Amino acid sequence: MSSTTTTFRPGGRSARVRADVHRAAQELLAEQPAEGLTLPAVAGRAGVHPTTLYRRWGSVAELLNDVATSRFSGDIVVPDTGSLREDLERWVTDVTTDLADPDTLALMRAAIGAGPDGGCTCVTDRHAQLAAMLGRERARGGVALDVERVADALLGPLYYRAIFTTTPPEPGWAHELVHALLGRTA
Amino acid sequence: MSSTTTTFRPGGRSARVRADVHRAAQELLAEQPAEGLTLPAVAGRAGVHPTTLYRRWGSVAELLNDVATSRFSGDIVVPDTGSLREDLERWVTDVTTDLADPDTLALMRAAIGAGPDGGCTCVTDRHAQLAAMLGRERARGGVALDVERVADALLGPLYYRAIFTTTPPEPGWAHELVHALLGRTA
DNA sequence: TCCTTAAAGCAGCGATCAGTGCGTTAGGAC
DNA sequence: GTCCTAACGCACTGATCGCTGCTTTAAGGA
Repeated sequence: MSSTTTTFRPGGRSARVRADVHRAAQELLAEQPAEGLTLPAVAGRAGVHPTTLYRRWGSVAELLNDVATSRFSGDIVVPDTGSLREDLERWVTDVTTDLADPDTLALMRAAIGAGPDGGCTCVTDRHAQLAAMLGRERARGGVALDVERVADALLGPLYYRAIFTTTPPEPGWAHELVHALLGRTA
Repeated sequence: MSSTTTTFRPGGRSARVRADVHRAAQELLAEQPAEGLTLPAVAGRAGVHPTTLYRRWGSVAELLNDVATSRFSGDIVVPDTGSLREDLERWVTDVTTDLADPDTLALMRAAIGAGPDGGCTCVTDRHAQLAAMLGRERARGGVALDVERVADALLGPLYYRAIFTTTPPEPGWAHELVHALLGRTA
C-alpha cells in the first residue's frame, strides 16, 4: 500500500477480450434487433464468460457507449486541402458514406436507445473534426464560422435522413449542402 | 361462418386498456432507461395483465411503434396564415417546443432503438404537415418547394440537436432556420 | 526469472421474463 | 333483452437474465 495507484492492464488478454466483445456486439446488432442484445448473448458470441461483461461494463447501455465511442473515433481522416469549401465537401462525402452502412446505423440506433447521451457519443468526434477544419480556416484568415451552426447545416440533414427517414442521399448532396452553407462566394 | 369478417372492438374496455398501456409505457420511459421497459413492467404500471400485452403487441418494439405513432400524430395544429414564411416559422417553433420535453425525447430515443423504422414513425406526421403547408403555397401560386429539401433544412437541425447533442435551441432559431431556407425574399 | 495482483473463468442462486392453455368478462350485432 | 365471440384475466412452466463468492490465469514491474 505504497500509494493508491492501481495499475491498469490495457494490453494483452484484456485488450483481446475488449476487441472480441466489441466485435461480437456489432455483429449481433447487425443480425438482430437491439432488443435481444443482452450481456450473456454478447459474451457467448465473443467466446468470453458473461461474468467478465458484468464486471467490466455492468450494463448493456455502458457497453454500447463504449462500443460507439471507439467505433466513431478516428474512423475518418480530416481532409486538409487548404480550402474550407473543399475540406467540408470531402468530409461530408466521407460521413455520408459512413452513414450508408446498415450495420453502422444499427449500432447508432442502439446507442441512442440505450440512454440520453448515447447519441452524443456517436458525434463527439465529428464535432472535433469540424472544429479542426474551422480552426484552420480561421487561422489562415478566412471566414470564422461557429461549430454549432455548421453542424446544424451539414450534420443535421445527414443524420436526420439516416435515422428518421428512409430517403437515401442523392449524389452531389455534399456539394449542395456545403453550397447552401457557404453560399456562392467564399 | 357467414364470411371471414372478424368484427373488431375498438371501443369500451379495449380502448381503455390501450390508453392505459400507452400512458404506462410513457411514464416508465420518463422514469427509467429504456432497457428496463419490459412488457410485464408496463402491464404492472397499467394495471393490466401481462398476457394482454403479449397477445396484442407481441414485443416491446411493436408496442413502442404503436405508442410513438399515436403520440406524434395530430399533436401539432398546422398553421395557415396565408404566408408560407409565417406558417413555417410558427410550425418550427411548435416542433421545437415539442422537442424540448424530456419525456418526449425519451420516447423518441426508445422508438429509434427498437428498430429500423422507429425513427420514421416519429416524423411521418411531420412530413405530412410539411407537405400540407407546401401544397397550399404551391396552390396559391407561390414557390414550389420539395418536402425532402425543406425537411433537410428545418427538421434536420432540430432533430439532430435533440438526439445527438445537448445544445439547447436558442430563441429566434426558428426565424433563423426559415430565413436560411427561404432567403431574404419570400 | 520471480512475484504481485488485475482480470478472467467457474459454479450456482433468486428473480423475472416470454409464452401457453383455459376459463371469464363484456362489446356490439340482432 | 339475447346471443356470439373478441378481448382480457388467471395459473402455470421452462428459459434466461442479472448477479455474487471463490478459484484460476496471466500481465507487467522488480
